Amino acid sequence: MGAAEPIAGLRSGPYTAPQARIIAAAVELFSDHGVSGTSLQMIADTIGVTKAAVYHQFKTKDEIVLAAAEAELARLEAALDAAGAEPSRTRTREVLVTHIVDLAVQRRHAVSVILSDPVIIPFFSQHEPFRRVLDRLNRLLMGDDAGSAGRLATTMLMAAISGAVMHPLFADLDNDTLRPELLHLARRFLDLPG
Amino acid sequence: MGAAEPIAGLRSGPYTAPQARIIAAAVELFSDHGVSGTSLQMIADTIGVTKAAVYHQFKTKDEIVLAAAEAELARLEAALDAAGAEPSRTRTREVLVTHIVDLAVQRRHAVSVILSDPVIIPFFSQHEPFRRVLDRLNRLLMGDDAGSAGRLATTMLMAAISGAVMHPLFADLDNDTLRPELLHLARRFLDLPG
DNA sequence: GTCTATACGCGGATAGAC
DNA sequence: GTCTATCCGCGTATAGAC
Repeated sequence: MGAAEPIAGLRSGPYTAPQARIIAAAVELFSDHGVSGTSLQMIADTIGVTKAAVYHQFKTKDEIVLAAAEAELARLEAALDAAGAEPSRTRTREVLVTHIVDLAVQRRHAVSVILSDPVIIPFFSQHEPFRRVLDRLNRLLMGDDAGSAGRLATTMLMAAISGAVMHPLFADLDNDTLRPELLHLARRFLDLPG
Repeated sequence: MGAAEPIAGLRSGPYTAPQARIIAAAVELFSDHGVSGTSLQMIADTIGVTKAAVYHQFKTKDEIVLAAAEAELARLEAALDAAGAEPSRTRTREVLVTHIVDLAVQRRHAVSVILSDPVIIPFFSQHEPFRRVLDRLNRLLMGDDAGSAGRLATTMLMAAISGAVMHPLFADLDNDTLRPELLHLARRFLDLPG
């Protein structure tokens, strides 16, 4: 089964030590200032090197953004793995939506790294590994036979969850209040009881 | 009643002719290249003037973005007006969700102007007129007594709808196919029949 | 009032020396 | 691998022509 295997091209590694330092600094800065609000200079200053040194590790800023986004995407893959191991389809959907909500709440700020930037979205929709993750997510949620209607529902659910956790109007809502309400509404969208 | 009155500060006008030309060009360019992907130079070139001439009409790029976003937001207000005139609360919700879906599908690309840019979202959450539109939307959808749970549901619904119409994976889905499916899922989220 | 000319500082990006 | 130096385009800003 390919279910438990990492998707080709979606490497969380292998990165060299300098690359890993850059990614770590980037994720932190992207979360605080947004992608476009973070300059290579800021990343360079954070790890104490020059802008050109950063450039030697990653040819473009987009590559850094992509690496940071892939790190977040890998968490979603882990949720797919866990849900796929459940015995029934109902259980799969229940576990999956719960994990996704948990993940979204837990990584609240970082969700914007992968979803809120205009650079990433068009890029990822051309990105084979990303599409395969979405396909797998869609199959687990909606079943193998769901067509464009199923994909639309999956897209809406993901947009709804990430839109909610990212929204500034709920920035001061603490995780323990947000999570159950979010889960309840997500389950209702999926026609799950509760 | 303030329901039918335009919200103070949310002017679609009055703009001078040069300003209106800039806004029109900006909306077009933002839709095609995104906000941060659109430079003042591109706007200037489109209407055949210099960058400084654009800068003379609007002191910052953010002001242009705001004006473009307000033009889109005014369309949402019109939907609120229409829905608010319905006799029953059920009818209000039905008409409102239908108009919002229609608007989102019809203005597919432009939705990103108001919702997808990292610059706009934090800015608008501080923007009084915008908050009042959101409050009014929330009351019409969820009722006067709905607290943070109602606001969360409203946020999720709007994020789901706009996320769906903006998603590149559905860019090739034509409007007449997208609209009914979107409406169906949105209604289900609101516990409306059908 | 509307525009042009010009400039500053910062952004991403590149070339070549150590 | 990291540096210095440099490039061009960006948003921003001002002075002044018509």
